[in-house]
Amino acid sequence: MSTPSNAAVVAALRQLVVYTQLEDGRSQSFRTRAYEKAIDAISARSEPVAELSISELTAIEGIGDSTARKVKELAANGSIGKVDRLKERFPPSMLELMRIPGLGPKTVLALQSKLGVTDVAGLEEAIATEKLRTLPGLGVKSEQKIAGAIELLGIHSDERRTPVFDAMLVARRIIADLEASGLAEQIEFAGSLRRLEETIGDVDILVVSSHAAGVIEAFVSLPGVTAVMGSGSTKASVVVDDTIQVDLRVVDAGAFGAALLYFTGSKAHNIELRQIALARGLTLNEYSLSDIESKESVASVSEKSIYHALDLPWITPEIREGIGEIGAAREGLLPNPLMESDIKGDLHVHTAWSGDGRSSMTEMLDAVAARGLEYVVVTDHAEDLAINGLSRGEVLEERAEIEAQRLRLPELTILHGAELNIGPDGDIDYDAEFLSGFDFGVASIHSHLDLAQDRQTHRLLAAVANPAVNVIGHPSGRKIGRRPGAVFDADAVFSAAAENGTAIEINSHLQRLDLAAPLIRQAMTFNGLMFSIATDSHHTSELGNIRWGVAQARKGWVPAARVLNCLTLTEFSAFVARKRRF
DNA sequence: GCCGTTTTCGGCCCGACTGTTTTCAGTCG
Repeated sequence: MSTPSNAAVVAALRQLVVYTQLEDGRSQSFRTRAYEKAIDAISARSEPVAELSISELTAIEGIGDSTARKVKELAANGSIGKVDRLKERFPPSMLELMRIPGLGPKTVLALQSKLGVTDVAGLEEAIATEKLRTLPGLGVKSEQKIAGAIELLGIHSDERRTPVFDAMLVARRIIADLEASGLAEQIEFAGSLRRLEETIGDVDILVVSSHAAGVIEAFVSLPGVTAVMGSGSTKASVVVDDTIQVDLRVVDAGAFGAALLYFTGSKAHNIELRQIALARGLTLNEYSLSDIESKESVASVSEKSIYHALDLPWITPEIREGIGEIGAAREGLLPNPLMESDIKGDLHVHTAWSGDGRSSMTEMLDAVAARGLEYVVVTDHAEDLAINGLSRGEVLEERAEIEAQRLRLPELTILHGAELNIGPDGDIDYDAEFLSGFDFGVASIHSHLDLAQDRQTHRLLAAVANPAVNVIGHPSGRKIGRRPGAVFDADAVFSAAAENGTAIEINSHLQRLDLAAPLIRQAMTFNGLMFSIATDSHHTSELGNIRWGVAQARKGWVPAARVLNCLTLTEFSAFVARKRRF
């Protein structure tokens, strides 16, 4: 039997959580919380955890002996015994019932025991025959609400999480519309979006305003709102475009930091902070950090003030996963958060010379200069990409234009590079002599993403060793929620990259965010391995995507010292020169 | 089920909204 992937382990543990909620008859038992913590811990790792030994597993924070054995059980038998046993008591269709918003373990158990209902069809029948309202605590309104929720089934389930790119579009649209209302003093997105998770359940938006009622009213009637799930005096939930839930919370300016912290999560991170607060006689909620005895507020205005009051440095949202970042912060092991202002150059930029480039060279370089960057590499596609790539003749013409641009923009150092295509066997465009004419090379895979792992690894290793290649661009080729990336032996590729002086790209586009964060953390363990945080812009409007690449690097705990384009021009040039020996 | 700068046993975060309750249970985040 092949080793279950981490995704498979996580899926099995998620099932275990829901079955255990049914067994316990409540959604928050200490057991289910422990399972959820283990899920978070496994999700953040890149190596297949099913291959680890029991002792290696229990060394991971959040995984104890019991969960470790369940993981090994899954690897050996293909299933977890406890889940198999619970399936006898609770048919799998009850899991589907648990996914319906508004139905929790208590209600689902009552459905089974009082009405014999264990699936969605039975529930619909019970609603149609007005039997649901006979259950204690449920009435006509509950019946209607659940009937409506069944229609929305799928929207809130794990299977229907939204890729971060799409969720960000919705968030920015809602924020712009709310800004136009003029009632908000400040608006921020929070939740998993602010933590830059790859997929988003609900979009969370935080508004500072002294006119909460007006903001809520404006929010629930925004264009695109197709359902209102709930609406109170300070919070409301709606469904936008029939596809994604957006939660809004309105707070006073004085509580902004506490609210942002609370609303950003993760839940596990917040629980840990609250435990630390309690140990100091303090209590933390979404309004403030305050003294338990005197009730006096200690900190609330900014996140930073709250962390400081708990003797912690400000922890960047992207790593608030409750998987050890607080302990690391306490021991001073967290890197200083990488900031956009640390970026000195963009090493992967296209112009109209590429078939898919949509801004002219002049427009692109002006935009780069306007962003205050010191250097840039123009990396148009190369000849192997038939439609978008440049022929040798065009490369030479482009080089001449770059010469002219250098005279026009003396403050900006412009390198002539190329985005080379890594073929299925690891070969790249042109020949060694022609390649030596470039100042810089990014090599990326654009096709054959489904090769077997050993071929994929061989392919990348060949590119890593090529003297014309300074960076491996979007290393997996994935598009979040649209296509999985190539699977390769990451240890082998990172080790070779560190040895050869080939940097690994962190692609800033929200559809890519490639490398994935767990792989970045894995790559961080290879001394000397450098990252390139690049936008891969095809239009000037995409240069701003660098903020997402920087955030992705933070998610991987990358310090500025490990980022090639955070180096000074002199250091950067030296790093490049060491590799380009033909 | 997990974990240890009070603990190998005994703790384990906090509040809003809803619907059904006349004071609260269930759900959600």
